[in-house]
Amino acid sequence: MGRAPCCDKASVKRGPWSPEEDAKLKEFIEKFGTGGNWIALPQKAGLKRCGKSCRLRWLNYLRPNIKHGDFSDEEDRIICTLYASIGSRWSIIAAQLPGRTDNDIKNYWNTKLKKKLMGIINPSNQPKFSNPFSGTLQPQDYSPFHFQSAKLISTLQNISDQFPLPRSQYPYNYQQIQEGLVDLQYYPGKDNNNGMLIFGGNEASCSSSDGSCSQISYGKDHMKQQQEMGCFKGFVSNSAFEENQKYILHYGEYDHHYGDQISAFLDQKPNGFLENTQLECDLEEVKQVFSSGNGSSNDNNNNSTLWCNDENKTDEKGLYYHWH
DNA sequence: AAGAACAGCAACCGCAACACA
DNA sequence: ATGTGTTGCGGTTGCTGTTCT
Repeated sequence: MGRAPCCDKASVKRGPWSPEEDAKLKEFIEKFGTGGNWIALPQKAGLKRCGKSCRLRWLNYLRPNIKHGDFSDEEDRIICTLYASIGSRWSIIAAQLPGRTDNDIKNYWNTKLKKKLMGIINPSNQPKFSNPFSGTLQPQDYSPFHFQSAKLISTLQNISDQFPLPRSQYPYNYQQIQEGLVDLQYYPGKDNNNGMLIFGGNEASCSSSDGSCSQISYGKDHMKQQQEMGCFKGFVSNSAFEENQKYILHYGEYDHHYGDQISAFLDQKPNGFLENTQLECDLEEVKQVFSSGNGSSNDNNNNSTLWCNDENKTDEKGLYYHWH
């Protein structure tokens, strides 16, 4: 035997609301409020509707200041950024967009925005190259986006090849990416050119411009960051992977707070680093930074320290940075 | 012109969280 | 501490209008 229904389905009306029903509900709530009891409301208001249905209708359409119609670029950006961070928590996303409802945003995402963003990553929406993942992965295998840029994918391979992080630090490798075991996400930037690629679980991110990738960083996933102190060791930039010359290593105290991380990104601050200290490094030094166990150690508090052999490139403590 | 396929969106469903007795 | 009713949420469905073949 299943759960008892919230109302007698045989005696309540279902389906689209008529203008008369809308007027009745609106008038009643404006006069008396909801009374804190949606279940009892329809009977009081003289509506043959389920309380849940009334609540939904009010929240999504009838309450004041509901905004309908096209979403602005700014709204798109906020939705994408939050989606990349927290996933389909539509009510939380809606709370950041005055006048928009979770249902509206959910529908918009599922029907338009997701496709729109795939178009940004590959404007023609057509593969321009032989996708090395095809055959093993379909577009839906990547969540929420599928990357079709050859340049970007080769960069991912470079990341994997050049930064073979141990599993404890970074549990994904190129093979796993190929096999679709890694969740990829994308933060669009303000101008739709810059953005960050996020690997699910532990995180590597990179900014991309027309599909290229010039920054990566590693850390724990955002959800975990809400509950514990997460970490970014740092990231390298400057199209280093292509030029194979000097790398700019960014490091500093990372703002682990979830909310601040979003705002930091929205403000285009450098990936949430409270300070953005930059060092020029060669490849070996970068590898050293990103390869745990080589030039790093753990203290009793499970904090790790990255060491640098070149004293000209260290802080006064002789290290790059602590992380948790 | 007609049927099929697709897209958009309002509404429903079921579950989990919450409130309160 | 427990049980019960209610609310809130996210996934899904299904209707309607539009586009495609």
